[in-house]
Amino acid sequence: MANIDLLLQGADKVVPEEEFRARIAEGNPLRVKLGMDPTAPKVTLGWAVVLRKLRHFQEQGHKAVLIVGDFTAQVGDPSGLSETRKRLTEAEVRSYAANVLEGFKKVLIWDDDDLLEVRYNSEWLAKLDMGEVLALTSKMTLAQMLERDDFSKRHAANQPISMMEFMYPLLQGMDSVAVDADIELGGSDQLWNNLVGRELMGRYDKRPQMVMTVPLLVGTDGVQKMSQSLGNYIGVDDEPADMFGKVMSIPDEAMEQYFRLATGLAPDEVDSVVAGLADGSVHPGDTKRRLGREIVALYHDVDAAVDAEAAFDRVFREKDVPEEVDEFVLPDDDPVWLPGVLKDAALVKSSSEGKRLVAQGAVKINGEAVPGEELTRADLVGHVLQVGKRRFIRLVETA
RNA sequence: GGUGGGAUGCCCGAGCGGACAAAGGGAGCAGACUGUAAAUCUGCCGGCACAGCCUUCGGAGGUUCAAAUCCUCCUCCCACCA
Repeated sequence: MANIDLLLQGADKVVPEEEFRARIAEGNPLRVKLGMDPTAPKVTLGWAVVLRKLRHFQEQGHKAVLIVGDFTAQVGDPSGLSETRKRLTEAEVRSYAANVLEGFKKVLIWDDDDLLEVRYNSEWLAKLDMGEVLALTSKMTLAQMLERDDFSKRHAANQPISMMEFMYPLLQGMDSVAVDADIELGGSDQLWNNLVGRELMGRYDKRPQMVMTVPLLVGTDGVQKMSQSLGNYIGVDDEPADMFGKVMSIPDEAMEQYFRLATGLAPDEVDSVVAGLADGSVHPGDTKRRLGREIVALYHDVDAAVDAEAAFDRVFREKDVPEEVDEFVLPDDDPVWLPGVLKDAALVKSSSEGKRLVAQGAVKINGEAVPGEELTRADLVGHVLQVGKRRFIRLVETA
């Protein structure tokens, strides 16, 4: 089948690739596992990379098996240095899971039971008794655990590694055992974890799963991987204007990666964009705008993309006020003390910050920097109060 | 079980009796500039109607005119030895 090329397109690693080619050539539908711990409520464009890959499999008749890690999320994965992630409550996990699945719907084929199966890992993990847990731990050795790069680095650096962190890959592997995965997808940072699943399946007398990883998308800072805890993410359910703006905020150097991983453009199209940038025949600003439109169109539609770009120009190029601005009712005072208003309107965190921003000329009424902390009501009512470039509020007399 | 080291602001990390709301870096925010919410440069970066006051340096007490800094106990972490 020629479709193998599409499945492999954009993949980082496929282990083992020969087996993969053979299994696809057989033509039987595969069970394609993707695990997700609902520890945060959003689906980011980083997630979308692997989701879009999963969709490719669906489009060729393979079944997406989504594992919602409701059990593992509640235990709380402390991986990532000293961060002792707070334990999530059952209610939080459930609500995050619902949000995340909602985001998944934007990318995956959702209404066909032959192409989608959603499972919660508490179904099997919560039932394990101590004997079974011990049996599980007997299947892996410390040396195998220390093969994982971040474990060995932390161990070498005398940084703590909790026993529970060792359990995590095992539990994820049990998911594969439980659902009889043929192949597991994940970000490239999951390669080792997913290979534990392959290893474990063999030890439980199952046909070991294959593993495919996709590259990680950098966040809007252009340096670290996109993640909600770092705040450098673009969510698939972000509003069009916000989504467009966030794309415009990525460093120029990150554009190629975004074109490749976050848009639907074919690889050769991306190549020509990249070549154009390199020889100066296309403008980087225009290119980033195109990137923004492509991404907004993917998760909203083309009209929304055009509108988002127009709104961006209005605010940032023409330094005008957006068309739609929330209203805020002024307090009764006259004159009005602006730092207090800024705080009450949640444009700033504290009145101290408000004072500083006024002093820095960052607070504007109708585009004019305010001269001091106090203004008369007459100067304010009906006007737009602005902080920085992107925080606006319209002041009104009454609600 | 023993010995030694450590816990500092969103994160990393200096400080080890007064000059500490606490160096430096990162993140964040703002201003200038720009094709941009890129880059770069500059400033800000605990709170309070603020030239003053209040609350912060793991927790609780104590010494002192004065404590992030010294003492006591507690909690947690790390290393080495067993």
